[in-house]
Amino acid sequence: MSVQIDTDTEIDKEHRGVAAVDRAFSIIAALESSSMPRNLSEISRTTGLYKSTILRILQSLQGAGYVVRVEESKYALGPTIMQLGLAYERANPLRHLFLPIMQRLVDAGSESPSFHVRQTKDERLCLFRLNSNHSTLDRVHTGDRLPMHRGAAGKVLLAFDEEPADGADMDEIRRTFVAVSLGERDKFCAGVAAPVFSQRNRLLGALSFSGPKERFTPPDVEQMKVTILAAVRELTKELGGTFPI
Amino acid sequence: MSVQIDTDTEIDKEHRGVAAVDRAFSIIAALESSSMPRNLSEISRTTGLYKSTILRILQSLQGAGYVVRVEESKYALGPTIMQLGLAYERANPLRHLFLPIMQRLVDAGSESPSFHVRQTKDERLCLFRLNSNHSTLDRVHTGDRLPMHRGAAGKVLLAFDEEPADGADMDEIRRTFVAVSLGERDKFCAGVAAPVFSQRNRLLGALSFSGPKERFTPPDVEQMKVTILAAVRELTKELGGTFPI
DNA sequence: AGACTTCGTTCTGCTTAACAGAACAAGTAC
DNA sequence: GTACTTGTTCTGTTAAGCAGAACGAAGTCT
Repeated sequence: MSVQIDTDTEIDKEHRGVAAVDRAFSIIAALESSSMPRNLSEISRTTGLYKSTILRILQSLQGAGYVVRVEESKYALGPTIMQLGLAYERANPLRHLFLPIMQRLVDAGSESPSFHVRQTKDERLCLFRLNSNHSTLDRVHTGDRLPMHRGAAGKVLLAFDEEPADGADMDEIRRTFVAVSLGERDKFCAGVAAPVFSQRNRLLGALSFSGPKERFTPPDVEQMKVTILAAVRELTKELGGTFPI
Repeated sequence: MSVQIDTDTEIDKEHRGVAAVDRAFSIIAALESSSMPRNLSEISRTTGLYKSTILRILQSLQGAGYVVRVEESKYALGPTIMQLGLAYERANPLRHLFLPIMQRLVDAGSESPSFHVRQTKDERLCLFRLNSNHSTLDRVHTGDRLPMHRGAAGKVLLAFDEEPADGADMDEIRRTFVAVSLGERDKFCAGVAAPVFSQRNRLLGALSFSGPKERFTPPDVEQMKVTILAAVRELTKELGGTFPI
């Protein structure tokens, strides 16, 4: 039996953090989504917050350097963002593991490899992306946010999440450890994806090959499945995990 | 006469943001300063916050992807940090202006150029750094935090701040638009710095040459002053400002 | 010139968010 | 068995911080 739950209550129940901190992040997100500095009223419209509320939070954001005030009345991401980005890169060894293996796949003629992690309930984040050596590419970049419910990598993340999704297609992915999507995220593109695990079989993310659909014939896809499973086994082993098959 | 002011009150008076947001940033800073994931008790010791307070804020930080929980009980910077870092780079055109000009200086045989901005009251942040072609270098990297009150770049930032610092040495910097430091930040290093302005003569940051002290003889320093003033004039012009001299 | 709209800034009463701190269970070391 | 440290949960109290109004300045339109 399905119980009707108010969305706010549901979000509040499953994630009881600190509202003011959430508001601060929504302000940062508003600035992130615009490549131009934004003024107070634009931030208010984007976030739905009152200007006085925003101003007070901006005091903290500016004080910590997350946001800077430019042109007297506009706001933009500040130098602390860059600082944190560099700290993240320094602390995050994944790129040193993933990029050499992804480069080797490219050198061997693969489609464009990407690595994705779950970002929110409905979105995934492309952490790493290399372009293949083929003459045509699908348009995905490091840092892109992509839908969870469409695309091979999204399906993999859903299938192996801590709370795995239900469904016959999800069961099939869990059985074969591979997902295929033909024209889901974009009708001209296709992808093959498989999970990367870390210690204790915990899902780290999804490695995928993607590119223009015409290069994903059934024999191509079968070969990609073999190649990507070998790669995710190697990555999982390097990460201290044991790939389940 | 010096008036004794409680630091907390002073900070609170000059920066009345949102305490919970400030706490969240102190947690992020605790994670940033460690290259290894940290557990709850370490974060508590570093920030001085209670564990229950930290846990609640971590709910928000994890929910937004700023922090991830790893190894069951440790916390690290999360993928949103990377995402924001990339957004900052995309939105920030400065690097496309500064790096070519800095590279040209290096090619012409300059000491290592860096660009610094004020980060907090007492610290500056190195936004860009290129190494010179000389055989010895001083150890400064992009992303480093450095003291405001020592080093040529720090002096420049203080001299031309919106609320400029007092003092005869500050007056001299404001007159000549150049600061020199010999062995201040580090006894083996020296630097020459000058301000970069943007529109409306607003200080953007400080460009500096720095390196081992033995290459900063009086004739060297005089030549560097000429070179760096030419560079900051060019940068300021490109930024829509007019260099005052 | 006047009216109108939109902006940034400041202020304040009220409500509940969120904090401080305790309590508890589990794991580790001696 | 005892002591210590950890992560987790709970709750009474208080003041943090929010919603919303008010204000002055600037820009636009007629």
